[in-house]
Amino acid sequence: MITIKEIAKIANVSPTTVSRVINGKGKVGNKCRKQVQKIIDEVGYRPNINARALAGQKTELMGIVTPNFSSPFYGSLSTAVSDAALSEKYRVLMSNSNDKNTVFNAIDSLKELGCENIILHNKMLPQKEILTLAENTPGLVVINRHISEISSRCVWLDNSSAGRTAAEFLYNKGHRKIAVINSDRGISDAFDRLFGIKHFYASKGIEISNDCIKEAMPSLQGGIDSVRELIDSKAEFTALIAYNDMMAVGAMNELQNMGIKVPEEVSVMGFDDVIIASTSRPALSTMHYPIYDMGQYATKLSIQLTHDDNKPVNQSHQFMATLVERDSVKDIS
Amino acid sequence: MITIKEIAKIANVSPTTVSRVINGKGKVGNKCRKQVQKIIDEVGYRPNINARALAGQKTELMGIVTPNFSSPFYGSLSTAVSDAALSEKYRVLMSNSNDKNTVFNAIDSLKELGCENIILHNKMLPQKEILTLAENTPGLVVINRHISEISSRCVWLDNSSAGRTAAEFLYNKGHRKIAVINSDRGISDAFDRLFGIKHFYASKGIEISNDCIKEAMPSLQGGIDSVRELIDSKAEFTALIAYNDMMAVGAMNELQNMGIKVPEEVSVMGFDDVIIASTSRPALSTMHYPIYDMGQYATKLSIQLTHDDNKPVNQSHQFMATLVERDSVKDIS
DNA sequence: TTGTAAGCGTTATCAA
DNA sequence: TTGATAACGCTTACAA
Repeated sequence: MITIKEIAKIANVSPTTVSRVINGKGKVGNKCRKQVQKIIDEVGYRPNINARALAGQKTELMGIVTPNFSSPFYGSLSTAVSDAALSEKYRVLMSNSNDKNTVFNAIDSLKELGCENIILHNKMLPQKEILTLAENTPGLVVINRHISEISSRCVWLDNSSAGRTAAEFLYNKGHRKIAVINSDRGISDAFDRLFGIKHFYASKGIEISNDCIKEAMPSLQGGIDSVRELIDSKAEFTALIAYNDMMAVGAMNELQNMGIKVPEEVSVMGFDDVIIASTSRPALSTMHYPIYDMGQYATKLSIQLTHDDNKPVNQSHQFMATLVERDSVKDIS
Repeated sequence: MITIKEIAKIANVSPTTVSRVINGKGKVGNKCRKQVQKIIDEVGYRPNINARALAGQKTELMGIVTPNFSSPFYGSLSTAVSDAALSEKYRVLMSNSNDKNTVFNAIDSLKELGCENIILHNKMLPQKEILTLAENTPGLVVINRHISEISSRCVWLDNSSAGRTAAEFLYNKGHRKIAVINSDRGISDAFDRLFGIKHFYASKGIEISNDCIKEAMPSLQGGIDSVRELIDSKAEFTALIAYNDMMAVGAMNELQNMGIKVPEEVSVMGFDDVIIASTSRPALSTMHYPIYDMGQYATKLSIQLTHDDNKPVNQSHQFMATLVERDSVKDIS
């Protein structure tokens, strides 16, 4: 392993000078700087990260903490973080964990390694805990959750406006009676989207009856169960909005199994726009969740947060979902 | 931050002794050991990883290098590695990259951090390069690729037997004329599976004509394209085996778009058993690729490789794909 | 069985 | 503008 000392010896300067050249800190003569840089490039020297971290310097490590990586949604997020981090010469540490203890473990783990940049996706931790975390982790960015006290370090989706957009789309296609199948996890996303939907329909003088609103697990099975409940309770609707694509596809398949044609008899909309939305039959019209963009943005924000310590970020970081029209919604107007 | 020195002071021993207790190395009096351990537990001391790495010790870092994380397949792999690593108290570093340069960068990156355990998924790198890598990276385990020189450090799937199993399944369902749509990436997986399929049918006296074998991108579009070609060329078949689930679903959807019923008129089989196999319509019968198990296995193998240096692994690590029957294959016998 | 001291590669402080 | 020197927290000869 080639060290800073060896570079110093070759360049006939002290290790300190080499360090200064590497970090662009302190005064170094122009000629001297070029000399040293040339040698560094020639021999392909790379500073030892562990020594750096030990000496109390930046580690250029980006940590990502999410529930798990196997779902396409988190997969996109991880890829986004990884891509953005790598392009900024950061390395990526990952840690998947959901419940309270593992989240703290995960984050401690990262910090132990000297990782100060962390992208956190977590819906379970109480706000208070996240605030504490944020306080002693300047590079922490929270994704997909808005906490007003640290608004400038949250990257989130405008769920209520997304709900509105979806509702408006269905309304414009002539749908006056719609059903909503939502996540039962009691998270704000579900609440906000429903709010957006209800609010839009209310503005058109239409109230969505409670019979037409079901909650279930945000999974394929949840979609199936909700549809059964909806049909059993003889709820009337020409279109259905699901909390995510998995539920939507479960719902679509179950409807079709019952002999109800999609979209001819019932239109279905999803949310997220993950891979299954384009492989389902019919292909699912859905709200595109720009999670990849958001992941990249969050990563850059985190780096900024730890770099320009003088330049406080006073901006909020809200993204919008966009409509992706495929084949699961029929125009009945 | 609490250090080894402080523990030593509290326990009234030297830092060396504490170090010995932590690492279970060297001789330490039983009483003394318990004493020190108790204090460690009480104050929740965790050794500084960077200092450890710098002092030339294990880092307990597991690196994973795959093409990308957004596909459900690699997502499963990453999750598997992460789960296994975390349960062995390893941290996980990820690096996605595919082309030659980025793979080397990724691996160098990991090594710079002191990460000696690496799970590599790569089909592009020439064998020779991988051998070089393996030589100077004792903890490298190659997944989904078999290189005979380092057989004991490869965890791979028996593709030809998987092909055979799929073929046998179709044969037993009465299918005598089958089509195969394969990956055009020129990788051994594709070749081996086709071999397994052909070989089985040959053993029944049936030759699969070249008209019935198409190659395309291993994607949804690839599946669509292949089916079009197959139909255009008036190939005759009652069942179709695809290289992966994406191709299979693309094929299924395109067949149905053409008015050909699945599975009534044409049966379709996939490969991998990723999420879309259970959301497609009809649900896809497929070969389950035990990538999660393989990922966990590879991770443990890597740890073993760097731990018990005296105990060489002389075993090979081949996994089998298993049949998952859903609704896309009809019994026509 | 335990402790002392040197060293891992880097950065920071202070002096030149 | 440069260079010694001391830290950072840990492991590991070597000594006791």
